[in-house]
Amino acid sequence: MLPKAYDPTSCEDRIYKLWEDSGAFKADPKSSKEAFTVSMPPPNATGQLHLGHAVMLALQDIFIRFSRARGKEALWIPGTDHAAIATESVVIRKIQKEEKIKDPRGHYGRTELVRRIAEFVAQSQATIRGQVRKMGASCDWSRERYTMDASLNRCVNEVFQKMYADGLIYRGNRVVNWDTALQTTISDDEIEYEDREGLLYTFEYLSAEQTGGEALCVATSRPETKLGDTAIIVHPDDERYEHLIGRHFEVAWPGGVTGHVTVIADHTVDREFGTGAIGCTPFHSKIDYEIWQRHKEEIIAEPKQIIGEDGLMTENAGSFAGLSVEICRQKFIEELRENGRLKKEEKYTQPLSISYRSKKPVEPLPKLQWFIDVNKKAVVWPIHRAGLRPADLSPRPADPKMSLKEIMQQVVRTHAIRIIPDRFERTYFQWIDHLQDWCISRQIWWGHRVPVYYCVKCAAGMSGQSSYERLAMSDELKAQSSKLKAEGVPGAFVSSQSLNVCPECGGKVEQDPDTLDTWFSSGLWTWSTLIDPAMAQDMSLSLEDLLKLSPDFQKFHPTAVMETAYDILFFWVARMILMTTYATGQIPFKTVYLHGLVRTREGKKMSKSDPSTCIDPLEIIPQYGADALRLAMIVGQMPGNDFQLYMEKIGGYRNFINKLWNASRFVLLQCENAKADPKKLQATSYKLQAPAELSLADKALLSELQKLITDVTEGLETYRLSETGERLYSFVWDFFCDWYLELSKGEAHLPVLVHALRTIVQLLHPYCPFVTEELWEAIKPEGAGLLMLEPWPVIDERLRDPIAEEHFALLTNVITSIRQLRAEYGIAPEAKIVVSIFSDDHQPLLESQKEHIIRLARLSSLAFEKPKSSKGIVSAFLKGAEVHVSLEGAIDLPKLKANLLEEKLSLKQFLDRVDAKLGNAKFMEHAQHSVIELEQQKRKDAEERMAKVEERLKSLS
RNA sequence: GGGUGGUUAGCUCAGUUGGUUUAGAGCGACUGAUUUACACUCAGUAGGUCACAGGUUCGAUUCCUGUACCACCCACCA
Repeated sequence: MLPKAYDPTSCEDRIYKLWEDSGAFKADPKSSKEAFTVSMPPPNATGQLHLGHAVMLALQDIFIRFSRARGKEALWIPGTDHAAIATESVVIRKIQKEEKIKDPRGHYGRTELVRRIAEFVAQSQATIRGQVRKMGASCDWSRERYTMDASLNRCVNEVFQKMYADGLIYRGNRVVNWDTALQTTISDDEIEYEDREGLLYTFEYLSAEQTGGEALCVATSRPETKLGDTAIIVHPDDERYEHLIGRHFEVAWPGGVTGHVTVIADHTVDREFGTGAIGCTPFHSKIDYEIWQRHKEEIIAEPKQIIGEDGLMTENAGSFAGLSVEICRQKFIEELRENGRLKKEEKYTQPLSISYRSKKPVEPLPKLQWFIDVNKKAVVWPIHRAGLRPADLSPRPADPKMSLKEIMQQVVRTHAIRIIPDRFERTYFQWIDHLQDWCISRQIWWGHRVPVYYCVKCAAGMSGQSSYERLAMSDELKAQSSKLKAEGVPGAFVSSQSLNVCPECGGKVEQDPDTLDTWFSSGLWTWSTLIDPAMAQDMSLSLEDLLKLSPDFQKFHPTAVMETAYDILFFWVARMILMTTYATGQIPFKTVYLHGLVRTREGKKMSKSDPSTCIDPLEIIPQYGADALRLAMIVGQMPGNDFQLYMEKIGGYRNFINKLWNASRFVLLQCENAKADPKKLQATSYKLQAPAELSLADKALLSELQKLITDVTEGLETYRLSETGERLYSFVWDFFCDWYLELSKGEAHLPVLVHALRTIVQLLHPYCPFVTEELWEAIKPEGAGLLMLEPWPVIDERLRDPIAEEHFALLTNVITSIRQLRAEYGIAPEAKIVVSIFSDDHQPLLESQKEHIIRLARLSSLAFEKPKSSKGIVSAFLKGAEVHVSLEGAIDLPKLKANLLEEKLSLKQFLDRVDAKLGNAKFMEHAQHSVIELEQQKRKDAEERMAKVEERLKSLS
C-alpha cells in the first residue's frame, strides 16, 4: 500500500533514471511519425540554474510529453551556451578574487585563459545537467549540444563565410559601443539606459570677438568631449546663428588644446534646448558621427579620438592626457570658470548608456569592427515559404531579393511564425524598424573566433606590430568609407576552414584576434544542433550538403515551438529568425511561446546580487517536489505576463499533489478491500457491458471524463496551459475527490474507479510527471509500460451522458443546500435532523440516492414528501427540488424571517431586471432567440422560487 | 518623446468572439468538524458600484474615446 503522504524525494530521482534508461527520451529520425521538436534554450554555462530556467523546463516538458503521448516523434534537444562575455568575465573575476591576480588576461595569456574558462564551463555543465534532470525534463541527452562543439563551430564558420561572400558581413570603421570595464565592443541591444543626475554646463564656445557679435554659447553635460569637436551645429532657420553658418573658427580649449570647428546647419537640432547650438563630437557620439557623415564636405577638421579604450583621455587631450573622463571634466570646467567662459551650471537628468553586461557606462568610440548588414537586398526568400497559399501567388511573382530585415518581417507578418501572446508581434516589428547593422566582433577571447586570416608576408610594407595590426591600421581612422572590405585588403582571407598558411604565398598567417558575439552562434541553435557531428568533420561537404545529409535536420527542422522568456525576444529569438532563414532557407520554429519573468511576492525582480529575494529551485524541489514547483509556475500564469512566486503558492500545489496521491491511495484501498487486483481491471467500456450496475455517480463521472479529455487535449494543443491546469486541478479536487469518491464509498464500481483514476493520471502527466508515473506503477493495466509512453486518452462518445450529469448536479445541489441550512441555523453537528425533499420531476431519482444524501448531509432521517406544516422548518428552494429541514422547535424565527425577506428582495431585484429586459421591445427584436429563451427560463425559475418564499413568509406571519 | 500591458475580493490572478455571470478560482480571514484516502483534510461563511469619465448598444467587466495611476519596452535633448 502507498504511504500516507506523497514523498517526492523518495521517488523523483529513481523515476527519472527509469525514464532515461528506457530510452524513451530518445527520438528517431527514421520514424514515420510526425516530428515535434523543441530546442531547449541553452542555459549559460556559468553556474546554477534559477527559477527562470525552471519555468522554461516545465513549460517545454509539458509540450514534449503531450506531443509524445499523442503519437508524435518528439525531440527535445538540451544544451548549454558558452555565453562569451558573461562567462569570460565570471572566470576573470573569479581568478582576480581567488588568486589575487589583477590582470588575468595579461598574466595567463590567451591559450591558458581559454583553457581555464573551458575547465570552468565543463564543471558548470555538469551541474546544469543534474539540475535539468531534477525538474523532470524529458529531453534527449544523447543529442546534448554545446554552442562551442566542433560541429557547431563549423556551422558558425560556414555561415560567416557565406554571409561574407554575399556581402552581408563587412568590416567597417564605426563609432561602436565600447565597454571600458570589459574592454570590448557590445551590440546596440546590449545597452541599457539609466537616468542619472548630472549637471548641464553652458559655456562660451566662441567669443564675441570671434563671432563679431554676441558670444556663442553651447550647453553640454559632457564638456570634456568638446576637445574632439569638429563642428558647431545649429538649426538652419535659427536667426541667432544664421550669419555664422559655414564659417570656420579656431577654439582654444582648456588643457592647451586647440580645436578647429566649422559652424554647420542641421535640422535635427532643437532650437529650444540649451542655447540652440551644440558641439559635434563625431568620434564619441553616434548621433554626432551621423551628423558629421552628412556634413563631411563642409567640415575642415578631421575628427579626433580623445577618449581611449582604457577610458582615459588620449594624447589628443593635451595636458589632460591620461586622466579619467570624470577628472578631466572637473579640470576642464575649472579652467573654463577661471577664464570666465562658464556661464551656467544647472541640474540635469542625463540619460546614460550602461552596458548590459558590466553595468558600467558605455563609451562610444571609433573602431574597426565586423558587422552584419541587415539592409542589403542579398537573399532570395521564396514567397511560398512565408506561409502564403498558392492562390495568393497567381500570377506567381519572381522571388525578389530581400534584405535580412525584410525576411525577418515577412515570416512574422505572414504568420509563418506565430508569436504567443500575439501582442509581441508589435514589439518585434518595432524593434526591426529601428534595427541597424549588427556589430558581431568582440575583443574578448572566449568564443568563436572570427574566421578571418591575415598573411604576414602579403601585408608586408605596412606599419604595425603584427599583420593584423598593420591591416587594421591601414583601415583605421581613414573613415572615408564606412565599409571597408577585408576583401579589398591585401593578405586577408575569410575561410570556414582553419588556415595555417597563406593560400597565395604560403607564408605564415595570423587569425583575427576577435571573437564573435555569442548570439551569432546561438542564432543557429535550432539547426546547428541537428547537423550530424561526424559529417561536420568532413571538410569536403558544403553547408548545403550538411543540411541535406543530416538525418536529424531533415526530420526535425523547423522546430515546432520556441519557448523562452520575453526579455530575449530581440537578443535571441529575432537573431535565430535572421540567421536561420538566411542559412537554411527555413524558419527556425513555427510558434514562439513567450513566458513572463518570475518575481518575488512583492513583485520585484529576483536578482542574484540580493539572494534573499531569490527562490532556489534546488531548495524547493526536495521540500515540495518538482511536480508542485512545476504547477506553481504554470497554473495561474499567462504567457507574456510576469508572475509572482512564493512559498504558499508552491505549498498549495504540493497539497494538490498529495490530494491526488491520497485519492489513488483510496482507490487502491477499495481494491484491496474487494480483494481485486487493480492491474487486472479493464473497464474502458464498463458502462456498455454492465449498464445496470452503474450508479448515477459512475455515469456522471464517465461522462465528465469525456469532457475533461476534450478540454485538456484542446487546451494543450493551443498552448493554453494555465487554464488547462486549472481545469485538471478542479476536476481532481472538486469533482473527483469531493463528490465522486465520497459518493462512491460503499458502492464503488472498481473498474470505473480505476479507469477514471488512470485517465486522470494520464492527463496530468505532462504537468506533474513524477507523481503520476509513480501512481501509474500501482494502477496501470497489466502489461502496460511507463506512463510517459502511454498513448494519450481518447474520448468515447458512447460514454457521454448529459442526463446523468444533470441528475448528478441536482444531487450535489440538494446535499449542499442541506449543509448550508445546517450551518446557517447553527445546528449542532451531533443534532439529529429530519429532512424532507420534494421534487415534481425527479422524485424517483432522489429517492434512489437516499442513502447518499443521508450520509453526506449527515441526516437522521429523510422523507420524500412535502412537509405537512411549515412549523419549525427551514427550506431551500432549488431548481428542480425543494429541501426542508426540521429544526424541532429550536428555530430562530427572526433569523428565518430575515433570511426569507432577504431572499425575496434579491429575487425581486432579479425579476425586475429580467422583466425590464423581456419587456423591452428592442431587446425582443434584437436579441438572439437562445438568449431570449434563456431569460424566459431564468424568469420562470425565479418566479417559482419567489412563490415558495412568499408562501413560507405567509405561513410565518 | 513613441509603444505595449495592467488597474476585478485583504493578496495573487482568471474571465476566449457583448446576453448561460445575479462576476469566478487559489491563498488568506472567519465559523464549525476528529466521519476507517488525505489536517498537505472536510463542511460552511464573509468580502467586489470589475480604476475614473464619456460614448456605441435593447444590453458593457467585455467594444470605442479620454483621464489618472502602475509596470515594462524602444528612442535619447547635446
